[in-house]
Amino acid sequence: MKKIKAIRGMRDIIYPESSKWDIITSRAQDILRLAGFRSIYLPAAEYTSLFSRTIGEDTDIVKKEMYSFKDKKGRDLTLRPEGTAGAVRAMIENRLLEGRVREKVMYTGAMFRYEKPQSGRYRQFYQLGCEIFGSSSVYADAEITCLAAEILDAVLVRDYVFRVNSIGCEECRKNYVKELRKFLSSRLSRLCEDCVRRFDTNILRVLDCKNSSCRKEQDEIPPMSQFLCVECTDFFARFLDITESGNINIVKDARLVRGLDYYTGVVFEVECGGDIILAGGRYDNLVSELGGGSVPACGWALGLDRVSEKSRITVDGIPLFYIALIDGGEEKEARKIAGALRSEGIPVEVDFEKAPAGKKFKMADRRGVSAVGIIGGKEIETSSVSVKNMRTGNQESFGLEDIEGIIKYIKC
RNA sequence: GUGGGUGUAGCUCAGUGGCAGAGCACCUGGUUGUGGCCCAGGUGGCCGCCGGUUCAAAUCCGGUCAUCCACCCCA
Repeated sequence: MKKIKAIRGMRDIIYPESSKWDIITSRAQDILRLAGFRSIYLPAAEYTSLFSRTIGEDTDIVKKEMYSFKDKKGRDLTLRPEGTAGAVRAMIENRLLEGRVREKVMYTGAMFRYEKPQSGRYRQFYQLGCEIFGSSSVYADAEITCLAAEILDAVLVRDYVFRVNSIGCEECRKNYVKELRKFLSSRLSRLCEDCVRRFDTNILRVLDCKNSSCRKEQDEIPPMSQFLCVECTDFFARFLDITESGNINIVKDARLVRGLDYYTGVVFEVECGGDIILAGGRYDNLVSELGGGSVPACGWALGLDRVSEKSRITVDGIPLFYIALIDGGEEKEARKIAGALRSEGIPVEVDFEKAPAGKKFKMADRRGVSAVGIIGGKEIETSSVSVKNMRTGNQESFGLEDIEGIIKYIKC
């Protein structure tokens, strides 16, 4: 029979990697919870139009990377390629953004993009994100930035750098786009094919084109910072001021425009060893674009797959206490000790299988346990349990009730 | 979407036209109530798949699929 394998670009996260993910997720969630964020759980699929409208028709994500399909009623659905659009839709739909509100939410889950898999890139990948709704204060941008850094530190990611830019509000962008069009119209012949198209559809993206000929032109392009309005200039300056006074490694990058169209104002991404592991920014128009009134917002998402790869967290095998039954019929005693040890926080596994003692020890050894409790005929007679410390190889006998003694022995 | 590398035992790989291999892992025994170390033995393969060339193909040719890497893009 042909073996069925996981589909291309999708993988199983198994231990010890999965244990590492548990730790990273819970540390990140703890930090966000302490900052007032609450969890929401969102659908993995949405109507396709939610993404095409918010992310942008001319983005790679929408044009060629979406897992889109028709359901049995012919509805156009898409497995979410990112989390923000769905989060905003949910906030509006559940009427959480009405009136003067301040909502802080976090989410985690699988995202899907039909890309060619390579290192650090999967078709199903996991994000953990947070969003602040209802604040137009620069302190909101600064806070999520600092929280991102705090989380990366907490999960032992080293040598990362925040790249930040401001792509301005609608007004400044309108002016800038006009200037850009004027400037580039005479140079179209020197741009790549994609950028010629972008000239009409999404001219800002010419700024971060990686094509070498476009690169040359980019240096000549007047930077966006010259066209930001007074408010946006001031906002960005204050953002830099606040974040730079923290201990964050942060650099300005005038070319940073992000691959999703809904951003306004401050945008940032975190690079670590050449990979983008976290990204986000402000999106003051997204809520209203989805019919939710004028609610400013900002947020970010980190890629769990990539963060885990950079994280230096190491996971030890769980130090188990392994109870081996030798002659059979000692199940009652074994379960009693197991229960008592577990309530003291010691993970205990009881091996009820019938097998020679040598096998049991071999099993225990493979599971990486720190101690084995042996209960057989001899122990039953004396109401005791023999405990072998697998690290030292020593063995000692304890009374069945002597939980404290057992714990002390296996811990030394 | 574009370009490149690699597919042989569970894993890492050797084998470049002539009997399918090694190390590690696994199983059994040495040790029937004691793991690791050691020793002896053993299981395990449509050589990714389909076709072609040949007396003969893991080996050469064509295709295909998978996988890894890079680009584009992105978390």
